[in-house]
Amino acid sequence: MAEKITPRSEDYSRWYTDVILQAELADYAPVKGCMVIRPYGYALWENIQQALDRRFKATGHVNAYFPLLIPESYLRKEAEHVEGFSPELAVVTHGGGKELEEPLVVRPTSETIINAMYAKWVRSWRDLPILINQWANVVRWEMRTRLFLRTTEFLWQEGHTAHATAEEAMEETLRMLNVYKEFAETEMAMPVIAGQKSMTEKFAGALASYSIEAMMGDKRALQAGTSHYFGQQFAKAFGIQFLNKNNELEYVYQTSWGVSTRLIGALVMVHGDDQGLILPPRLAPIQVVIVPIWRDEEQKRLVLEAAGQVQARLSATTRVRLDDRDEYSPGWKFNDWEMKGVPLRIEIGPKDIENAQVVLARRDIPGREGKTTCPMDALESRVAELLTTIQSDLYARALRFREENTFYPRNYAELAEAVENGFAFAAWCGSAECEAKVKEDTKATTRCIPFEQPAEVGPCVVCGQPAEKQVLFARAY
RNA sequence: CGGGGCGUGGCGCAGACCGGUAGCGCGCAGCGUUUGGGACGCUGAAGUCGGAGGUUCAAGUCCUCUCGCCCCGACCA
Repeated sequence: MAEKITPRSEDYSRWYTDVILQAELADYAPVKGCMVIRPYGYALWENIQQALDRRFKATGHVNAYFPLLIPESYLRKEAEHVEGFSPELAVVTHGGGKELEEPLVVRPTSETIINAMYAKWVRSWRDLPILINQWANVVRWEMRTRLFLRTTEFLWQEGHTAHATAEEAMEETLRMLNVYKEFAETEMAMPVIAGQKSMTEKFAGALASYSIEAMMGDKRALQAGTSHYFGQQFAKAFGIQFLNKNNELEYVYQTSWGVSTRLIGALVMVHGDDQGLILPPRLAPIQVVIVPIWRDEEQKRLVLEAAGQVQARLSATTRVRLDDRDEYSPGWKFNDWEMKGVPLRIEIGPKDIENAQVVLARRDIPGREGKTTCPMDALESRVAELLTTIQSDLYARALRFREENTFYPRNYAELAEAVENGFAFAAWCGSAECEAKVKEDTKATTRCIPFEQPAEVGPCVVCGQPAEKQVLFARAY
């Protein structure tokens, strides 16, 4: 606990790791690339889950659970899919002390097993749509791992839907992308760019992929959520057919969409500072921490009594914690809770009791500047108001940061410079060659073709050919 | 898989070049004094030096092999 965090300016990725370890979000597990999500990190994940699950239910989805182990042959049924995932599969070859007749893969994603089941369940247009989500773990044998951002095993949700028409499936794809965008902005206080993935960046097996892209504190892009339109690709591979209203046999149209524990990494990098985490109030496991201050036993008794009352009054509406540990000094606690990113701190000592007030300290505004006093009788309203303000200020700050580091290069030299310093929106002809050249020269990739497009797009910044769309180029995680 | 770094009490490290009975800081336990921005004193517990083999009277230290982790790149949510 309570060790020094490497400053971001000195080594950003070191800072990132320090924050996660010291704030006790996660720890390294004995197996390479695997991590333990510790209680504080898991509480954060639970809040993310709840906020998303609410939205999934509100858009008509239900939860289910499909198995971890998938027959290897299933992965091979869709050509592009197997090609995309083969290199990173974990395969079970033995069970019960014997070699298995057919190896089982540990799911890297569940399209295949779920679609195999859908083939069994779908007969008629009346069986559609199927709107199922599952919360699960998946395994991808990545070469390079990083806490939360890319671990061998990770937690996520994956929605898998089947529809009677292409229009309906496409609508669903975009609806869920929009759910992610709204979630990221409202709950995570993280502005995102929504758009379509290029053909080279899209999901293995999808006809079209869409993503939300966020800018991290080091100006790199992080894909924070994806939604895929499959058309009938998987339906044909798995034989998911139904009789439509005209008594004609037809393949279903499908989607899948997911977000993962990577979002926790995003929260760390979007809002955190050199003191540690800064959590948006809506997702923070502890929204308000009360730090009591006393000198002697008599004061301790009085202060703890008052602090207990403050806690009781707030606990109806707020996730509040009273830190009454005797073994740490107030100063130590200030630093500790700041590292853990608690949005609002209440200090209460003898002076405050005398004045019938408490001191409120905002995590997002360090030092004296973020401190105000609050009369005891205005406690509930002021705390609620401040938490709302912090939430929106965090969003505004992240948005400003992104905008300050966003560029609109007109030629290749400008593009190369722009992606060194942040996001670059630039005209692109749509060819994979131009994409590859940029990646080769600058390490930046196309993140997405934003839905929001300017009225006029100039020629492709790479080849100079006519371009129809502006694309977001950035270095990505 | 390529490049770099590192495995020594719980954590961070020193000791290695030059072999000779394992040390420092933090943390931990007990007691006392402290507490409005990371308190202090005293006492104490805790280490198969990643693993195997070798050289030697003697190995944390030298040699060989091996395992693992972290960071940087290619792959990726």
